[in-house]
Amino acid sequence: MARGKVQMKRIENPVHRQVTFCKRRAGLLKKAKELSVLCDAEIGVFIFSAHGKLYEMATKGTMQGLIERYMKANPAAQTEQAAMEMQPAAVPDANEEINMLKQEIEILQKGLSYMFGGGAGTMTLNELLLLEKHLEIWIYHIRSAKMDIMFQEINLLRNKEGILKAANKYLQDKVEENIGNIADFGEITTNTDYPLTIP
Amino acid sequence: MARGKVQMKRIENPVHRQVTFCKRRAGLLKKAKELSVLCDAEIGVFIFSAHGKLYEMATKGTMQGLIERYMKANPAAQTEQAAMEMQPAAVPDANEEINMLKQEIEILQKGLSYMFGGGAGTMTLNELLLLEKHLEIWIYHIRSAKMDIMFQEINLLRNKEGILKAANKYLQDKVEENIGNIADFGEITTNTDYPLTIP
DNA sequence: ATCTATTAATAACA
DNA sequence: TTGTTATTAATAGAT
Repeated sequence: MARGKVQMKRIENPVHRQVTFCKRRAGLLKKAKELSVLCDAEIGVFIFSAHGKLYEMATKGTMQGLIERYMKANPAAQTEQAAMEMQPAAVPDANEEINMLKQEIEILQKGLSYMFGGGAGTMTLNELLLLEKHLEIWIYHIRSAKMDIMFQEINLLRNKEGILKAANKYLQDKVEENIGNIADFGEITTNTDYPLTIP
Repeated sequence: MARGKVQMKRIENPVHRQVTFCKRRAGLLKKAKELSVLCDAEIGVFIFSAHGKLYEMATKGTMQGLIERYMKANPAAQTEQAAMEMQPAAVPDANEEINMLKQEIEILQKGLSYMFGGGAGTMTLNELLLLEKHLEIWIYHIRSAKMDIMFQEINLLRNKEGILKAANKYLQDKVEENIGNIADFGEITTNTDYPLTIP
């Protein structure tokens, strides 16, 4: 679309090819973002350059999330990774936290990449504010997970406490019973099931 | 790009949105195929419409193959590397912050890896505490960078203020001088370097 | 779907 | 890479 029509075949001149790759890649990702915004769609794109370098974009959540969604939409497709993530059904609650954390990390990494690759090499004040906000959300999730775990431990301890108290009471009753018997002049040693070493 | 510019936000009219989705989706997939052919790249795209319908395209093999390739490539490491190759000398002051942030990200990623690969799949309380601490350090750095920028802006404004004040004073002096000269019966117009339009 | 007036993308060049 | 410019390609709005 410029200075002459282009044939739809591999560009042989490596310089031209590289320039075109760079520009059209940017164009493609821009188009993807636009479509996502305009039409409220969730879009994932990955591009492997001829040399194997990966460029990616996920318009809403993470690429991982998108792939998982894709897997669900296509029952035929099951990769190793997907299978591995199916395993830990034991901790369904923590997995969500984990995914959120992964998502945050992606956002933060994007922020950092922008910092390096973007405009003049610095983050603007607004970008820093955004990053700060993400960090706050993240730390909130961390604290939330922490509180969950602590709460679980507390409940566990409470349960143990209850059991021990019950056991205690039982034992105390036993002891008092025995004392009563002892006070009753000690014949009760014959009532116990245990051999006594004291003569 | 036609009959009027379009705002980059969700199209509210559902009919327009659907039509645009259809057209732009086709456009995006076409662009993806073109990039793939012209530059010998391997590209995957998936698009989930707002209603959850999946549209996909994989330029070379299958989408599953692409996803597996994506899984194998470490996207985090790639972006980091790309970032490192960018302009490192542009912002000497910010570089230290940036390195610390990168270090933090590494630590966090290790934490997440551990989360997945380790024991039962959950983080222990101690690990969460560690993560929280790192986040706090990180957010501290972010805030620090933010403050730096704000401080720079403040200084810039102060400088501008100083310059303007000086200019003001100069102009005011000029005005007063002229008033004085006028009070001196006006012959002094010959003393000024500037041509006067008033006879 | 199809048809244009316009805007957006970009090939070639620097 | 990045920017500029002449052209082509994509597409918004209407039909």
